[in-house]
Amino acid sequence: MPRIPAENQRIRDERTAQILRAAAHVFARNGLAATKITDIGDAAGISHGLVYHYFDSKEEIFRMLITRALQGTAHLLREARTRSGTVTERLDWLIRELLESAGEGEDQALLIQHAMISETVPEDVHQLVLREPPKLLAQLSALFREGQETGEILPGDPDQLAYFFLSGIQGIVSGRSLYSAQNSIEPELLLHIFQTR
Amino acid sequence: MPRIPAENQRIRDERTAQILRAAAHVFARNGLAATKITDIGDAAGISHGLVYHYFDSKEEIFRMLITRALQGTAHLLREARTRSGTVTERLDWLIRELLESAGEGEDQALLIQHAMISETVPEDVHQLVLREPPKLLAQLSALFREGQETGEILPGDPDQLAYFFLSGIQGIVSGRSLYSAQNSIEPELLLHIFQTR
DNA sequence: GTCTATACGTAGATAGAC
DNA sequence: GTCTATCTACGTATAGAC
Repeated sequence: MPRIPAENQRIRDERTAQILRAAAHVFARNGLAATKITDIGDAAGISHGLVYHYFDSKEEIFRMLITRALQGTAHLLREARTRSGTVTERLDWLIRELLESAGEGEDQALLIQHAMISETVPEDVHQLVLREPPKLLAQLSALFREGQETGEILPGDPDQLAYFFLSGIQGIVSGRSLYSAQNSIEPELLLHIFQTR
Repeated sequence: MPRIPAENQRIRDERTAQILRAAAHVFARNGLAATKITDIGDAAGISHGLVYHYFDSKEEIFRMLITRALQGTAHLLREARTRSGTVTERLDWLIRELLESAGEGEDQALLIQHAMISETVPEDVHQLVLREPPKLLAQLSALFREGQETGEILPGDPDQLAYFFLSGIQGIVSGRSLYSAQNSIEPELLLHIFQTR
């Protein structure tokens, strides 16, 4: 019976994805420092030794997850900035995308939060959370400015509005895993807050 | 030469305060798990052994800081809820109090953030961050409701408005130590966002 | 590919000297 | 009151067996 490299590759890919999923969940709740490789292994249903077979270190896993989370958010904001429709329609779409990613969204929000407020992350991850969020804000700020020109969005420094908007959503989504999901916010209300009326 | 208990007590109090101040700064930037007792000692300019002379453990220091931070916030919200003036005036006052506590405020916001998103904190601390914030929100929610009755505050579920308001401020104040202070928000704009117009 | 046993480093906490 | 030396526990990472 010959080797089946394709099969091995499939196993590798599955395991990798499985470990990343488990790690996202654990990191989101415990942060980088408090998470033990064993915890990730346990969450993935494998031994801690096997985790090292797929990743070089705890930090590498964390780095990969943060990179993904930031890219995901960047994609949403770029899409909201460039898709068709009125600013109101696009903002409404964005709000729902950000709010309604149940489960996975909470982990991502918490991951980014951990990376942002902890200076104990690997240097390159720290650079990432320093450089990327301002770019995200720039996209959102541009959307807000556009809305102000059409009279859809309330006046005021769009940078500041965008910052407050994202901070609020970030806090709300993160908070949902800690407090009951009821402690969220209706998309309509959130949209209404930033609209002229 | 007789002992001077009063003098000893003064030294004790000073050291305790000094350690707490240093610890707040370090915990705010690294979180509980990533902070070593040595780091706290270094920041306070004393040996790690001396820290143990004043506190039983890392967790005890963290617990004390979180308790204080929550109490401080609770005090501000209660004050805003009960002081005299229109809702607009009181909300303006609250916003300035929350935003303008330069330096120390950043540490407190970050500390609370760490405690909220980390399940690796001591059990009693976790219970604290589970139980207290809802109380804080209730105060703020009541203020918003009052403002809606007088027509000063925009309509919509006051609980949700309060939650978004606090999340946004929390994120902004925390973010100031990571990004430049310019990435803040003008109190007037923040107030304006929640006003009827 | 997967697990278990082990080596190594480091952080929490204590004890004893000054 | 303060520091340094020390004990101990535990987590990272590796090596080797299956």
